[in-house]
Amino acid sequence: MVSRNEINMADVAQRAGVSVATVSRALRGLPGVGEATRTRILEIAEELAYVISPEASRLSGGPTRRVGVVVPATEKWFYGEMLAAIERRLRAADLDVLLYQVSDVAVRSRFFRELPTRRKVDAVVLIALPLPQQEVDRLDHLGVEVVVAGGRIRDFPHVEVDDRAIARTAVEHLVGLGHSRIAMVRATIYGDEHWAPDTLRLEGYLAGLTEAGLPHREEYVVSVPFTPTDGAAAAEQLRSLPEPPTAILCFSDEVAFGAMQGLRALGLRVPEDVSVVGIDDHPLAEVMGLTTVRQDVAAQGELAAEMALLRLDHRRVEDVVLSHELVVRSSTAPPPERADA
Amino acid sequence: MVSRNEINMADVAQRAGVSVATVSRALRGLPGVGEATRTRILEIAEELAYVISPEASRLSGGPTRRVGVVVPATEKWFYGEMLAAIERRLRAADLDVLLYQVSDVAVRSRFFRELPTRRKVDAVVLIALPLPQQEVDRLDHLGVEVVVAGGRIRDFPHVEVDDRAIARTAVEHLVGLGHSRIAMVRATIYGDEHWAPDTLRLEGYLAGLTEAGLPHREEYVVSVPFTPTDGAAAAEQLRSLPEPPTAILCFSDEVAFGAMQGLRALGLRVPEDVSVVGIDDHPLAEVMGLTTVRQDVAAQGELAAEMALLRLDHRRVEDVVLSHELVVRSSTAPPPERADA
DNA sequence: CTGAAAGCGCTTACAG
DNA sequence: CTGAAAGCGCTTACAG
Repeated sequence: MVSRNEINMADVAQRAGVSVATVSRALRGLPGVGEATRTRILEIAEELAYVISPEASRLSGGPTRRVGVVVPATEKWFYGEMLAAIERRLRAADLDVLLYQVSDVAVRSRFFRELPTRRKVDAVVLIALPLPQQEVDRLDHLGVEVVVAGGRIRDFPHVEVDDRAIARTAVEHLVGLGHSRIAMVRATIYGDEHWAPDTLRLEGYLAGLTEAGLPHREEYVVSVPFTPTDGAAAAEQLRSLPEPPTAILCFSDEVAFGAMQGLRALGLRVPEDVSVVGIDDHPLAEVMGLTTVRQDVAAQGELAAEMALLRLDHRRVEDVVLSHELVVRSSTAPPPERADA
Repeated sequence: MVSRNEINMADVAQRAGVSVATVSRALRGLPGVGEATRTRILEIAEELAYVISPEASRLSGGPTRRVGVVVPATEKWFYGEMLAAIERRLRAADLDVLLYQVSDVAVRSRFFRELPTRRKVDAVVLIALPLPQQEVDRLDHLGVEVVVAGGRIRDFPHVEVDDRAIARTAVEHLVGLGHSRIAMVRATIYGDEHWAPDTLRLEGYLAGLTEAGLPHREEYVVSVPFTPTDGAAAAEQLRSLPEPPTAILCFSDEVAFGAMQGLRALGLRVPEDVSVVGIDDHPLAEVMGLTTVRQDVAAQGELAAEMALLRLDHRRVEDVVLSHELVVRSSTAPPPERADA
């Protein structure tokens, strides 16, 4: 028994000269309270700066009014942007966000083993991350709604973009400029794992080449962690090939920024010597002049949050595939004459 | 009364043939439980995948085991990085993070008016944001520990860097290279508010000029929202002056990236024609070749979280000022001959 | 070392 | 429209 000297519903009830049951109903806007009574109770609660104890409320039957958001790493622009949108939407619905960061494989496996969100949230929004089947299946023990943002995980309701089409769009742009030697920098996370968006973008890249009648060259596909520094290293590696590519499609803009600078460090000009294309439309893409395929990250987060809200309301939801858009800037141009073999 | 068909402590007690009191003690590692009894209880709880109801636990006297983290915007690198570190440290102590994003003035004033963390958390970590005195004082009604990361707010325990010294270091570097026309791009947030780090950096910049015997030129200080695009605009504005600066100190690396690209778009070379210095050491700074003053953002977050943990343990804490470091790369060089008057 | 019982602060049938 | 009372699932003195 701990004295918390917080103001309780009983205090409000006493001041209002009614029972706690009536205060409870009045404060939550439930029917069955006289208008005058309700007004008086609301005034007193306001005056006393009373807030309902979430614990007691929950214990006696209410929802937690909390949603767990699982994100790989908030310091990455993509995830930070998505988290921002999710938080905003949930906050607007007066739900609290419980943040779970799953930044490496050890934390991930611990998360799915222990499921720390249990008994704490009404729903979980998962920002897409690579998940072994065994960990995916643990989600069934969560006992709450699960929705996925920025990809798909099993059959949970999800919001995504068409990653295959995105990569294909980028390749088509490069082919249209006359490129035939097009490389791709893939990205890994958690050491060397590829997640769905990466695999799908690879497929789109290969499909784009096939469509243009171009060969697949194994040496034109490299995988690196998705940081600018690794993007630069990947570009240097690609340019050291006997027959180097004249265009590079990067998994994301952040990788592409690194690639552009890596090429310049090599004394190459972008786009005159090598073209670079990213994916995202990162806030820096415009000033960097990066040609990219834009996706609306915030909208994905907002819609996923919206889906979670609908599910909490026992409503049906439909999966969403958001559109994308090629944004041509100054990092792409026709290949140099002599490189056209 | 809602049936949640969750497993309760009573179920565990029944299976173990003991009272709930004993289960409660055993699970929390409290003394006064026989070793054999404890082991059996732990096994049964494990087998049943039982987790203590946080609500019930809290209601009967325990802490919430939640910490509120208030952040201006998770999509900004600085805040995302700091949030990541805070979450990691709190998670390691088995505390949950309740995320509050205060992305504009309306949300901010609502946050401080309603204090939505009340009765929900044991402590609050505030990532420094500009706060009117009236809103600062509202924090006293929170009833829990408050610590501040990345700046200071009134007399709350805090972790910060020496923003004055950081800016002065940058100016000294430029002066050392021979620059005498040094501009500064300040940053605003929430429309046109300046927060403490910005004001302190301005002071450091002015102190650096004074120290070098250089005049303060009003037209050399411009304020923009802290985005790359606005950084580019600021650089263009500065270069349009009758006597343009030969070096630009930017509030942050993100602003500096924009400035560099803005200058290049004007046909100017960095650093041959204009030097640019940032602050942070953003992940892109290396590939961009940006000279900057590095601060350890993650360490600030981690230490602030640590401080909150200590305060929850009723321990004393000391404010921390972390060190910074000039990182010279290729965006700074002596001023061009002809510009030296 | 262990248990019975009160109490935490609400919500919700059930009565009136 | 309103209230008395049970119950949510724990923790913690208090006894033994």
